[in-house]
Amino acid sequence: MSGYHEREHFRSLFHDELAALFSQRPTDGAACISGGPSRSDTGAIFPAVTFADVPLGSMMDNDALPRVCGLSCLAPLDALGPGGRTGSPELMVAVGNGSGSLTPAFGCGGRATTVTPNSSTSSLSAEAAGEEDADRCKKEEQQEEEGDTSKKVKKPNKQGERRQREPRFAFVTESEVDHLEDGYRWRKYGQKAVKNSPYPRSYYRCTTQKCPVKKRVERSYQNSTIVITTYEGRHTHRCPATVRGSTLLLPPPLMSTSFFQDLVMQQAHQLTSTANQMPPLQLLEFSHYGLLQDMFPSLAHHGQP
DNA sequence: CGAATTTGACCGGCGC
DNA sequence: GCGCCGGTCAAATTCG
Repeated sequence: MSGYHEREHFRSLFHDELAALFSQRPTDGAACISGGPSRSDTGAIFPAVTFADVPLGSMMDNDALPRVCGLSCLAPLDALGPGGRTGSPELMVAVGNGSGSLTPAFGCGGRATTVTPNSSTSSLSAEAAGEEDADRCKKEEQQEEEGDTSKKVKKPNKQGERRQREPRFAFVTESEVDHLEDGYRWRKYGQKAVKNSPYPRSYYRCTTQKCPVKKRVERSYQNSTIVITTYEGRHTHRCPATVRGSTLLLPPPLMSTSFFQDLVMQQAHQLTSTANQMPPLQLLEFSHYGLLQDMFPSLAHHGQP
């Protein structure tokens, strides 16, 4: 398949899925970064990069992520469809795989996820904690703040404080596996039917104590092979898969996701602080695995099975 | 037997 | 005010 067609395929995915995502939250700023070439549990796509390898803290400008990752700006989200909105701190990165051998499950070991060697494309929508953050997650935040998990519902915030909402990132991934391994441990706490979709949405919470991170997993109603995983919040701990030892000694999949997520999360926070300087949206794309290898030389060492 | 998942109920926000 | 919907809770159930 040519690069052009890959790109068109990407755009199709974004158009349908991300537009739907964004349309659900018309007031949110959003950044979309594709989760990119990922591997099943059995494989490694992301390289062995530790947090120390990338100056996350120094990523202050809006193109930091692409720069760090070696990405290039492709197009504004507007080009992808109605989901794009102006005025929001949005960033879209598409990490595509031209080889057609990628699967979305980030390896974490332990779970015997069977993934067919289907072509996989991942994307990530990051909704930066923006100016319109209060509504959606208010109750969750209040609950977290109060450390109250026993009450059925949360109390309203009488003080009217507007807490900064955690950034949200929606990975759009072609996968036959719903729950993608990402190196963290999750507990499912709910499942809801999705309107206009035969596929339910699952709600997960990070099992680490006091870690506020949640994620939602749902399948596209249009393409059942597409899984949309939305992360919310930042982990207050390191990836469990990496704490046992040096990340450099771990298999790439274990750290790759946490690396990438934190990279993206970091970027989203930066988006928050630099929203005013941001273009409406950027679309960036990895088209080929080879690019990743260029970016992350260690990838070549870990290789693929 | 403890941990994880399932699932129906419940609540708050929002649009009409 | 009402109904719809998204998100969460928690008891029951299943799993390892």
